[in-house]
Amino acid sequence: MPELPEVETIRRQLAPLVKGRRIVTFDVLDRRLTEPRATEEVGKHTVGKVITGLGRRGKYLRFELDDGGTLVLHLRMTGRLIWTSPEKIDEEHLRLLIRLDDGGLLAFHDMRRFGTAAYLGQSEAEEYWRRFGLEPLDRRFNSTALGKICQGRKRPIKPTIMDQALIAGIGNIYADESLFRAGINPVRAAGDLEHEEVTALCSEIKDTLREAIKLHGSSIDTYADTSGQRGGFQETFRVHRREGMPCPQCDSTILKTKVGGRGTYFCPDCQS
DNA sequence: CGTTAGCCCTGCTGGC
DNA sequence: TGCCAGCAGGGCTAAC
Repeated sequence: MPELPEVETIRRQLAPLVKGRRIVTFDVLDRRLTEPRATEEVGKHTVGKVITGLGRRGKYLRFELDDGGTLVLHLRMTGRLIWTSPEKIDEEHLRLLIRLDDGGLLAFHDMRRFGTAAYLGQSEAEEYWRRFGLEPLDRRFNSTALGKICQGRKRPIKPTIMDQALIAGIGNIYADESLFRAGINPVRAAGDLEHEEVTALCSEIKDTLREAIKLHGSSIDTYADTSGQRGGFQETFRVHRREGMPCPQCDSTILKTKVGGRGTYFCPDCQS
């Protein structure tokens, strides 16, 4: 499932291919993609525009357009963005096809149909992005900032670091892996963490995300990069999706539980 | 205000 | 072997 490292992988691959190109067609094959807006409305604002840059905020991909607007895509659970060609288009679960002025084709596939596409006008953008928290790889996300986020919070640390309004981009995989590396039990109240634990967690979040980006993200189910290749980080999972297997540090059995409504994997001995 | 439960959706898994 | 309930989960909304 695309989280920050997967979306960043896609952004890096796609940026040189789309930058400076004009959008020629914007064909939505599944009207649900643009809800609650009409597909025609999103198409009207994107067709004819030049893509001046490709950015990322949290798990959102932003196509910056030459009118100051932004095309925003979110892959949610099973979305895939594939760089393709007319003779190679895969029709399965195809939701959106963007054609560029140099013949480039970008296909949005999404089995579970949770993915979204939206257009933001220049004036709407600022307010739209205001609801998101710190970028975990930004220098401003440090132990002091994480300490402030945790302070006084009774809710478990795992849903706290997954709350996009506090920190943008961490999902279930990287929350589990970062908490294991920091030796913190995911159900601990955020406000109860010791200063050293906050420091450790901050640095493990950054390391985990950076390593995952290097390996082009994690492919568990359907995730693939823009050329359809799987990521490699799932091979290095220490706890996530490893229920019943031995902890790489202490050999104890990895357990699975539910925290904040999400499947959560942890080592009962290494994470206290 | 902070927190949680339910909804959306479809392919796969596990139990009988 | 075949069937089907249940599970997976990001982000939004409603409810407490």
